[in-house]
Amino acid sequence: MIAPASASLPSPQLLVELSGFFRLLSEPTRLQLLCQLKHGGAMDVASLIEATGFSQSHISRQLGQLQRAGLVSCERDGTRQIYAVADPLVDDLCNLVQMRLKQRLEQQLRQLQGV
Amino acid sequence: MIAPASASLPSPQLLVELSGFFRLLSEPTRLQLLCQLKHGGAMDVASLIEATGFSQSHISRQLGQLQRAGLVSCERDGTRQIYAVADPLVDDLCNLVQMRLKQRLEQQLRQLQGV
DNA sequence: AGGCATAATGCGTTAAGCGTCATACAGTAC
DNA sequence: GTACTGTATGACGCTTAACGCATTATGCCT
Repeated sequence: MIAPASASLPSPQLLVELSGFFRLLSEPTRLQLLCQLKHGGAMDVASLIEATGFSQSHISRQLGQLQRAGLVSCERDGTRQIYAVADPLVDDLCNLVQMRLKQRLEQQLRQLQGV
Repeated sequence: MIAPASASLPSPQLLVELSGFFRLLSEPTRLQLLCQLKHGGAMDVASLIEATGFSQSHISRQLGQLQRAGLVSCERDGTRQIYAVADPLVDDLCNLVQMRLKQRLEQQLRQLQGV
């Protein structure tokens, strides 16, 4: 028999940490950086600036947040900093949510069609 | 013609939708409501107010956001609104992130202990 | 050393969202 | 109908974080 996962309620601290993690993914800029790094492999900051169109300071700050959370790693190459995705979890989460969004839209479409 | 090289990159619209979903989970209050509903099953607003300690208006607003996103459903019972979790995805996401947080802390612990 | 590139950090402005108070709305009982 | 309960919403202050500009730090040259 499978336990009904009678998970006790999460502690306030865990709630804060979970929400803090999700908050990292709640900005399109940061998500875009993560997707760009996953797509293009390791990239330096200048490439990410060009790919996103944001200012240098903004990109640097967002990368800093992602790095402190362990989602990206960076190493020097001369004067450049090369960033790369350090955790595949984000990609899994995005895929799950994307499937969910798609299913929800399909359901709404069926309702409009009166099925 | 649109370059096919960026085919695997998510569109700006998708980025906004993904980040919007994660934003829902970026507030401890909403996360707490979802966990409470998962733990206690269907609950009315008054019970959720008592469980969280927030004001009635605040809880009502957060429930409204969760409902519009399809994460919770509600039905009337007299004057009361009974809310319930409508999508198991949030629970899966939280479990994934929680495992990740745990692994990261264990790793940091090992580093402090000198491997 | 100085000069040049790349990236990080103070600082200010601005927008978005939380959270509460007061009010309006929906439903029931009388 | 009025009175009462339970919930949603408008208005508002406040905190936080995005975003850019200017500056500073860091590392390669010659």
